[in-house]
Amino acid sequence: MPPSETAKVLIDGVGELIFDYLIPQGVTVEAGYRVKVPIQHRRVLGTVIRISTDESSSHNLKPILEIISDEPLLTEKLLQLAEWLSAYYCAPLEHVIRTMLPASLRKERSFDKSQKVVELIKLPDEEELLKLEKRARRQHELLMTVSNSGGAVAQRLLGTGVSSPLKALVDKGYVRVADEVVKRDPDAGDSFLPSQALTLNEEQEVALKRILEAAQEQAKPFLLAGVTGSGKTEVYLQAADAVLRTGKTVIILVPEIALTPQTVRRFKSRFDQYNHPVAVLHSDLSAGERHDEWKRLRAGDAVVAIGARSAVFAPLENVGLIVVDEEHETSYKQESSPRYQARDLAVVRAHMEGCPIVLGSATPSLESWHNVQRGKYELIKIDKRADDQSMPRIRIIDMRTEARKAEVKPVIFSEKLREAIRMRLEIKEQTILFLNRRGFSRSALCPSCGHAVQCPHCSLSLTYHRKDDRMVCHLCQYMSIPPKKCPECHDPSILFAGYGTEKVQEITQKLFPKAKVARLDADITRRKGALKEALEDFRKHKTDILIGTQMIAKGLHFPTVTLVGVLNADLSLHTPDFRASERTFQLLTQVAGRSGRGPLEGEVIIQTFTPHAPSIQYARHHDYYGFAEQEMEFRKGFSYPPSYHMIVLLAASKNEKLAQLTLETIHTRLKEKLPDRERFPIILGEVLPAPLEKSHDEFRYQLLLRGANPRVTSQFIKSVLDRNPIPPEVRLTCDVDAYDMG
DNA sequence: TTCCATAACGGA
DNA sequence: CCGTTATGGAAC
Repeated sequence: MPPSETAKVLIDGVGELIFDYLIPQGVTVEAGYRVKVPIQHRRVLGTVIRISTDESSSHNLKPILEIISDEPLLTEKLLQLAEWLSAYYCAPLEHVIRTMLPASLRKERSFDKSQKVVELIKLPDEEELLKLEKRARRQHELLMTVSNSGGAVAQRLLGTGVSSPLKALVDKGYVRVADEVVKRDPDAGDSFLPSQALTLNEEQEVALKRILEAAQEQAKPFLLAGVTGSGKTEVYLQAADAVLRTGKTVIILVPEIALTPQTVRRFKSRFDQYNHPVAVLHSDLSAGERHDEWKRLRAGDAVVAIGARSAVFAPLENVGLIVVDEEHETSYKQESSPRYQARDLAVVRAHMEGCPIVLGSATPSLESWHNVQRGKYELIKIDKRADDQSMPRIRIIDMRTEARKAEVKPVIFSEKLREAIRMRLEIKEQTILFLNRRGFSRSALCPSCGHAVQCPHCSLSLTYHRKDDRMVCHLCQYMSIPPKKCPECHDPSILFAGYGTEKVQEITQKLFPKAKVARLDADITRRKGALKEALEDFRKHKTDILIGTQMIAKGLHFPTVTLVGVLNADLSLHTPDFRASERTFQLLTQVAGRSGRGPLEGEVIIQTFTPHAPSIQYARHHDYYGFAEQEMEFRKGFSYPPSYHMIVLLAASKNEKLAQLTLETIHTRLKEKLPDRERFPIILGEVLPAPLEKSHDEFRYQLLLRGANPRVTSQFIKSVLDRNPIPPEVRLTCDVDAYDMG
């Protein structure tokens, strides 16, 4: 009996089904191939995760039916990464693999885009040709076109009404029609401005040198902490270029790529210039585009992968550098299973690939900062702006005094801010106004009974949207007609409190009737391409004042913006979350960094009701290190991350009691099985209603765990969850290194 | 996930 | 007694 190999196959679909199959004689399969296998009486698809030659178990096995992919879709290293992710983030391996592979590749049939191509087989002799010219002019014409264009032409280029003459030619054996695979180009029609390599200043030069040295040794991950406008991107570009020249490949992660077309364009044009083909991976691609970009990377036809979160799984081999831009961005955390942190995963992948990794930010996450302090990461600082521009001047306006002297409330513009905008309009410079809340009025609040109109499906106040004259739930999109009187006490004087970007736009336009005012938020960008247009208009100075939420805070580079106004800095500060201060500091610093990026000096005006909050004061002085130091003290004092890792267990169900009971059962089991306190400190919290108690008609309870060692903590939770089945009416999620508390 | 064995139930 | 339905473990 010849030694037979077996394959461990992970079956598609929910549940963790992994079975062994016999590899039929003469068939080559490796880990990473997609296969069709029998299971009971069905045939299902799956992924080979391991090959073994263990003969003892190879008798009663069923054989693999068919190999679906023509190559391993996942490399050894990516499979290794998948297993790591699955263990660390308590996520089923099947979810992980599903996330790593584009949906199109998991299907059985090919997803390649093809076109019909007419190919010349042979030209008829002179006599026959003459005959055709007289008796069948269309056939002759077609034949000549094909012949003149080198023997092959895409059928769609031949015009309409070609089918019958073409068929005649095919029947006579002069031409044949074949399918040819064509690659879709997600940026077709986009012209790229060529982007020349810039001269680096001294600090940038040092950073670049250090990163390139690391390519030679097994170095620690780098944290590149460079102030806004310090030219971090130029350092990435030059480092990447140097690595690509050695024949290696590069992965570049950017946050929410759709929001930063600028960054992508800049990277792409630079690499195009040096003939390093780039593939782009992000959520806005169509299934077909994603498929093609992925294949180009897999085949080595593209050597640079740029993308959001999921680009950390780019199927590149021989990776020589990974860059994580704006590493503090929370969009690197996936908020559905598998709930991975792409930045952290990138560090793991770099380690597996044995290549350097650069995490860059003007406001590094405390997690990364913590890793610098305990010697796990190496810090590279850039403290000056690239062209030696000065940092923008930041002024804090105390809105309490503004509110006291105002007659109409709420006060949206302080006098100082209004005056600053007026002046910018006069000298034709641009202004960005930032407010972290969309919509018109925040909520409908009754002045007599205090009732706020809530979403019937979620525990959240509805927001009034003027454009559609509707109350909207920002969570589940529920809409209702605005109340004419209070639904509780029927007082007709119900008023709309608070304000959002939509109202700010209206007020701004009233205040400055001649100014061109535009707004950019999630409501605007719902239309595809709207973001690009709005940014383009602003760049061309068709817009004087741009009002926006989060999305205008980050990474945008507009040299003629000299004023940034933050309308209400307190919005992010007063959320019930231990990261509120960090988020506020980051937001203010990033927004402020949009000002004065050209030769003109920038100014920033921050309006707040809590002017002495540390995050506001440190942001004002551009002092990241001071902020990090005091914030770390606070986090340590409460055993919050980053000194401890936080894991959130959440039970959600339409049945409130059941959600609570399920989680309480888990809580009891966890308590019983808690590992050795000395060696593996784990702080087990209590079962409490989640901050968002109800969402989409489901009641939510949560349980927080904090552990010094995340892998031990995950392992511990997994072992308890595996032994305690969850009722089907309850959804239980486990979020390791959670950002969102519920 | 789907399949199948077995148990539990209920109508006559 | 037998057919229908619920439950749970196994599938390679």
